[in-house]
Amino acid sequence: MQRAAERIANDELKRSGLRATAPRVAVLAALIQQDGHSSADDVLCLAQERLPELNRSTVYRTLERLRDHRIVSETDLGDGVRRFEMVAAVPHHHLICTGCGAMIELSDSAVDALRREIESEHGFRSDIDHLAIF
Amino acid sequence: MQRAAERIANDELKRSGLRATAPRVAVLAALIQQDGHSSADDVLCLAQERLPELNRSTVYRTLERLRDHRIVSETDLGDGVRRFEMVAAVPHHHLICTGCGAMIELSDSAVDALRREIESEHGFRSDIDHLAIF
DNA sequence: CAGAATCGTGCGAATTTTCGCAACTAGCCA
DNA sequence: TGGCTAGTTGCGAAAATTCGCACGATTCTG
Repeated sequence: MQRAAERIANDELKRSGLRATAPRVAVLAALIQQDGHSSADDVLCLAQERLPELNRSTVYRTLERLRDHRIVSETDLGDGVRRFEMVAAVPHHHLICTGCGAMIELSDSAVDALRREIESEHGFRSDIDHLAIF
Repeated sequence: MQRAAERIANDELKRSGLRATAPRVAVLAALIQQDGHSSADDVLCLAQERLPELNRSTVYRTLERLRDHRIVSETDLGDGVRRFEMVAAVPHHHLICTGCGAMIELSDSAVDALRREIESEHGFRSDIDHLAIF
């Protein structure tokens, strides 16, 4: 199980031209295993099972790096803690009701129109991977 | 100067059905005076000139409240500090280059199409007041 | 108006996130 | 090999944000 996640993590890192160091593999493998909306602390705890000396700062730095390389997406779901997850093959977004907290999933097609408009209008390729709309 | 800001803040609060307490007026007046992309700390400092015993927690709580009432918008410009500002009469958004940090302003019209699609598709009125796109 | 319920605040502590630095590593080139 | 350089990490401290609590103020109800 973890082995598979580690192998995938390893490949993913190399594919993006990042060094596949032990901490990075551990962080990304944890993210793969938890599969969806993990907090930095979730990631730290799971990754530390494999790599006990792993430091909290390193998790944050790695997540930031992975985000910059669009391997993971970062979303603030409004509960005071940022969430991270693998960028899905099929990107999706969330509509979150500020009244009751209900979450509806929004397909990417609506957002894609905006993405394309920004690109044609400003020549700006945008990272709208995982939007939370309230 | 500050007096005018305070009066506007007062009116704005009442218009939204919020109690116009001294801390809230101070926070909102500070936001009005600073006019654009203030950090919580900026707001605290300026507001404390008028109300020295004002507490940091109260600033955060007030900003959150004002955000929920769409009086101010909250944006993460990617520098590790959240920014707040009055919701503009003409809403705008930002395109931020992850390479060089340059910021382009994006008019709301592009985003409005998305907003309308979400409303007609899901009957969901969305708060896309001040987007930061990387 | 009295009493009850709700709201807002300051305070301090806890949690989350960022930062600076020194040590260690990997890759590169002579 | 040996040393230069850039990249990465652990560590601890700092900064940013949230939370729980107790007190005082405001609103509500009768």
